[in-house]
Amino acid sequence: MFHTFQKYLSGRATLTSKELELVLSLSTEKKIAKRAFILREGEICCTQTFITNGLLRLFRTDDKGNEYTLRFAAENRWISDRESYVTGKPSNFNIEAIEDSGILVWKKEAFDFLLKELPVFKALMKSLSTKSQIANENRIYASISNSAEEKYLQFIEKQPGIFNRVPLHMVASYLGVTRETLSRIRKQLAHK
Amino acid sequence: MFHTFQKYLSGRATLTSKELELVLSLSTEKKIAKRAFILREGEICCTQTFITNGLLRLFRTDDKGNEYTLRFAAENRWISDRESYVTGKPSNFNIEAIEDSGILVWKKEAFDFLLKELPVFKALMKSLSTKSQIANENRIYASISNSAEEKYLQFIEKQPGIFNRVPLHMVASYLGVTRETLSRIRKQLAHK
DNA sequence: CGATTCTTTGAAAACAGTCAATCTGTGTGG
DNA sequence: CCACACAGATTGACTGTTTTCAAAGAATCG
Repeated sequence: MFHTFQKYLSGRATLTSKELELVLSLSTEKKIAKRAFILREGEICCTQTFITNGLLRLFRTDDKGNEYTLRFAAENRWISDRESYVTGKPSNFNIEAIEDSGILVWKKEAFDFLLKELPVFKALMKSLSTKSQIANENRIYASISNSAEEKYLQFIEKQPGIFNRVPLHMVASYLGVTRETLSRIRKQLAHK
Repeated sequence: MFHTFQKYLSGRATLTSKELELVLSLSTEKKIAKRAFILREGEICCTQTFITNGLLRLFRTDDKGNEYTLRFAAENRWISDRESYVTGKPSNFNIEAIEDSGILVWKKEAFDFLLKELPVFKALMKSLSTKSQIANENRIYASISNSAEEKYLQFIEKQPGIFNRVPLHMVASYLGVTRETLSRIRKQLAHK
């Protein structure tokens, strides 16, 4: 698992081996079984998580029990509830493993320390944050401008490595339609 | 116009009067007539804009001529197309004044200079960026979990100073429904 | 006033949600 | 190794919501 992260980092930031070691030394390695949670609604999200293998999702449940998936994250991605992490308030979200997964976890204090000590690391995080912001803006645009079918096609196109690893009802909950509707959309698409 | 910005800044960042002067000295003051554009699709967004008075919106037009409003921004807010600003690529968006407005504009180089020279200014910008990111994530959640009516009510609640200054069809284009639908939703709500 | 922009309304069609039932595949315990 | 349970996917019938198109009614501004 360290290896994956090491490869990830070395491709994006120039760190000395000592610095890399520092980053790794502050992390905790964990294995997460399918269906296990690493964050539950009501808890405070005080960690940053890097996924070395597997697949997780960030989702929320409303009063009626409906689930809404905010995003999926597979190997070589980071995941956390940014709002709770930044504000220190209880999270409204859950993070759940969709597959058996391996993760590296940093506590907030450790992560802040790294950001302070390693400008290159900080720059990487900033660039990721900017990218995710742009992606979010594009998703908002998609959500107001596209039909459900278009959203589905776009999802497949933009996250080709994800859609076939995820149960359909979770994709539906990501797109904001019911599973039945998505099932019908797929059927139609198959006829073309 | 300088005054508004000065007040804005002093409420959020502790700058010496010299530093404040530096910030102001690098800005350009502009008046924008209603319906005028400060960014057009295809242009590169190479400025940061602070709104001292009035109201602008960031929107996009699709192939069929439909408009989609990504966001509104009134006095004491910043506006730009982040994607184009960051990447240096032509923008997909337009920024248009909804009311006669006053703005302060910084070119990217000048703005970067300020970020480099004034840590407090940089911290402010970072905090704004974090807030907007959280707001975007909440908007994504709203877009997949709420009905059109709920989205409208939430919009009114979250942006009370905006909705009554904006034509209804623009609100519709922000919520992702047609103007006719929004008009009907309002009618229903009025009956309650 | 006349032109333009903005909002509302009606009717029909397209689309999506709900509920209930069924079908499929997977994995677990006996 | 089979049977059963369970999670997931699909289908049908029905209901409700939203879009589309066309027209007409306010409001605003020069």
